[in-house]
Amino acid sequence: MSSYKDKKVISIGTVHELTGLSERKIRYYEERGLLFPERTKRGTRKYSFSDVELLMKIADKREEGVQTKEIKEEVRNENKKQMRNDMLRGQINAHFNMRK
Amino acid sequence: MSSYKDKKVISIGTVHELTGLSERKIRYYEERGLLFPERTKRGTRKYSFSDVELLMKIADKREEGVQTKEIKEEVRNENKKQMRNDMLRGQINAHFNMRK
DNA sequence: CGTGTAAGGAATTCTGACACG
DNA sequence: CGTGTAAGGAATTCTGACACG
Repeated sequence: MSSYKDKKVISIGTVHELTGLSERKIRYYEERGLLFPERTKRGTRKYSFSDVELLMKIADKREEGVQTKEIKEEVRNENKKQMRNDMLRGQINAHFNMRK
Repeated sequence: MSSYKDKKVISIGTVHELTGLSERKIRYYEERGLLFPERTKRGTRKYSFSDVELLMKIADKREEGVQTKEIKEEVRNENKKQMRNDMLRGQINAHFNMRK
């Protein structure tokens, strides 16, 4: 269901190219808790395609003048919804003993 | 049909971590024409998840003792098959005027 | 609050070459 | 042929800070 899209493998320079956002902005949104890239052993940030998509949404919100704090809440709510769906799906699958 | 899987965004260090192959090997297989990463403006190589999968297949073949030249042919043949399928699908879709 | 920038260091990547075989 | 390694340079990324507002 996820795999490639959620695998954190993209470095910040490439994320910059993909989104058009400055590295400063990208790091700042992380600092504000809007997204959570992984770190390699040497400490460089790695992003997923999902992160890239999220950053583009964030950019849209920012253009509308929405503050990072509010965006953070929206993101959190979307994740909650998503998790509810995932759990529901999990229960359904368990109930019918469905596979893959 | 492709999108994320074929997007070239992964740098060689990360490919090394994902595949376990040395950077030397990864560059060498490119030199032999087994795969074709893209280059950023500054010249660093960027790989896709498809490239990563291909590299793991290559590693298997190499362990079996298959030479790069032969692997290159096998890869080429698989791509041909794939293209035939894609074209066939394209014609079918065109015939029925299907979308997406 | 959100973002730009200069600063210095550490880690990454690149190429061409020598080595062994 | 396939792969390791040392070499030097160029580009990347990181953090903490100052700036403006």
